[in-house]
Amino acid sequence: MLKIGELATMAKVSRDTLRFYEKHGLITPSERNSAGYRLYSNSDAHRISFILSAKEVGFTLNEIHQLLKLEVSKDQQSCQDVKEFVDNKINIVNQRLKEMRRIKQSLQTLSDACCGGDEPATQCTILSALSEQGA
Amino acid sequence: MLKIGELATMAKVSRDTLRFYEKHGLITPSERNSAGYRLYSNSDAHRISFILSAKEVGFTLNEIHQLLKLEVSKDQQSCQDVKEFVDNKINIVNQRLKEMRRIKQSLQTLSDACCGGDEPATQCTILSALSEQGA
DNA sequence: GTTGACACTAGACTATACTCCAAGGTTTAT
DNA sequence: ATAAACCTTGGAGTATAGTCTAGTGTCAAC
Repeated sequence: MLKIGELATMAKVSRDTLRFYEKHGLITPSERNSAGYRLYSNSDAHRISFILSAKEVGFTLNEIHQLLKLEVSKDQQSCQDVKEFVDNKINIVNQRLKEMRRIKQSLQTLSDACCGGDEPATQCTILSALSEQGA
Repeated sequence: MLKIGELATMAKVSRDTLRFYEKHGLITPSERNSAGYRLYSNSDAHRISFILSAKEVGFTLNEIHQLLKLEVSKDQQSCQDVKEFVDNKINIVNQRLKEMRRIKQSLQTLSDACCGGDEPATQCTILSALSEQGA
């Protein structure tokens, strides 16, 4: 079991952030010791890692909360609901992947075209790099 | 030339957002008419589209501002600076792409595994779907 | 020539996601 | 046994990115 400072160090977030996430229902430490200290399990640590990944790709804490709450029972209805919600998120992620490749390509063009060679720099701004690829 | 409402409609943002971006130095309309109305050119529209894409992939307005300001002169020093800055952004984008694929895969697993078949749902939460792939 | 849709500015307000502080209790190392 | 380092709560403060309101001006159509 990890104390809050230990988990914070591992996950590279602040203690305050962990308490903030708890207040907003994203994670609850598996235990408290007799002094009231939070104690986090391994699976709590995985949960935090998921939260941070999901945040990194652009989900809000609210959306992440919903993702974490998802639980498919064998009941068909819940299944439909979950599938709909998740498929919608997949579409959003796909859209972001597309944008991301576009931006990456234009950053790459900018990085490649402007430096290191004897040629004068012809692609001089991010916007011109972007339009080179037919954005 | 487009008036603010026209550009706003095209770009699917509010007029207020366009004025907000202007206040923060991200975009300035090419012209104003005699009444002081903002008039946006085609290239202004591209600029907005870039801003929105960059935002979508997780850059802050501040970072976008820096990207837009980049301009490589033939001066070697500026070249080095730009390359460093841009390469750093590329690394961030690559990192995000990785996270994004991971999250997408787990969403996909969740969507596929839980619904539609006769099999009982075995992957019932996003976290179990994620750990299935060795996250 | 007036009405309705649109534009202008300045400034107040909101949501999200932290981040910091005060006042106190606990644990650990010397 | 005491100081440093860590933990607790509650609440205030901050940064980012808008969003809304008030009061006023402009323009196109009837």
